[in-house]
Amino acid sequence: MKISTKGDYGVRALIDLALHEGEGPTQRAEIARRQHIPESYLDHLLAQLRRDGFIRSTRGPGGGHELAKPPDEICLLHVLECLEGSLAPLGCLEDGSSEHDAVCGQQWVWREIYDEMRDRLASVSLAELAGRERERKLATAVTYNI
Amino acid sequence: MKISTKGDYGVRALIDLALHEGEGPTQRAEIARRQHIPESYLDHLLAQLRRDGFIRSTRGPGGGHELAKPPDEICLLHVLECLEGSLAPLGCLEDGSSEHDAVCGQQWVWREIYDEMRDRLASVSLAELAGRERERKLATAVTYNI
DNA sequence: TACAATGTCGACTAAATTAGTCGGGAATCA
DNA sequence: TGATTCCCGACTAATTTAGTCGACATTGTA
Repeated sequence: MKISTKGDYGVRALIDLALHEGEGPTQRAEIARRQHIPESYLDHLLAQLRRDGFIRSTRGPGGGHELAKPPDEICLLHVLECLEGSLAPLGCLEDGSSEHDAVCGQQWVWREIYDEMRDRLASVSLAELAGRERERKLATAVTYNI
Repeated sequence: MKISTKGDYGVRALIDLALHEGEGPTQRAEIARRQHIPESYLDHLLAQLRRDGFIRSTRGPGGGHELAKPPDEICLLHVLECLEGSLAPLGCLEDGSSEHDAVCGQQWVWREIYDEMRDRLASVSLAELAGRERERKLATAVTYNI
């Protein structure tokens, strides 16, 4: 019932890009270092994010990765679904599932929960995530200064 | 991000017991047959449910399993947590987690979602699940009769 | 008492998923 | 041309899930 490291790492990578928007492409190694993600694993996640149009990458010296859209046009739901596949808590709730009418006594509750969850995740943008992250870092810094 | 077969099977087993309440102990083989669950696997789930006080079992001929409490005093949340462990979508949201303040930019959204989810699951009783199941079977039967 | 029906328990195995690593290639810039 | 960076697919390791199996304990009944 957990989201995997893909979702976790991938979202953190995007937040990292959002925090450094306008500074030109950010290199994979840089993201990996700042976010404590194995670089060769991050590679796969960035590839997936690019295929789905969240980022744009350039090769060669000075190359790297950038957001392909403004951060407020990217929502958490789409990012997670890109990285994790469907977030449905039961197989029978998945889009193309053949088990829609399967013997599954819990289906109706989970459908409610799943719908609410998706609504909420869709309402959170990368801009908001990055904003909170900025605040958090600020708060931490202030604490250190006391 | 799925609940596993343990949760699915276990809940179905309990619904089965609720539907046959008052008819004396139900045998493992009987539940397995009706719910299409491998019997030797169901064994483990019943053991877990018994340890956590949801069912009571008796051995010997005529033995079997019964609910240990009235179905309206058993809620879906507790049953699922018994079978699946924590339902937290992120490790850092788990009760005894040491990562509560980890670098995890999504934590705040997921905490909201997790809380709502738990509330909803806690509000659904085995009695309600069994009731819906009765209706569903009735509806199916009527459809056949048209 | 013996035996059959049942649950109890733990060790074992198999399959699937997750979490990576690695190496060779392609594009780009100086 | 060579260094830097992304791109991609094949491979491996670790973990979790989903079981199976066999020996044993308990209980009702003939």
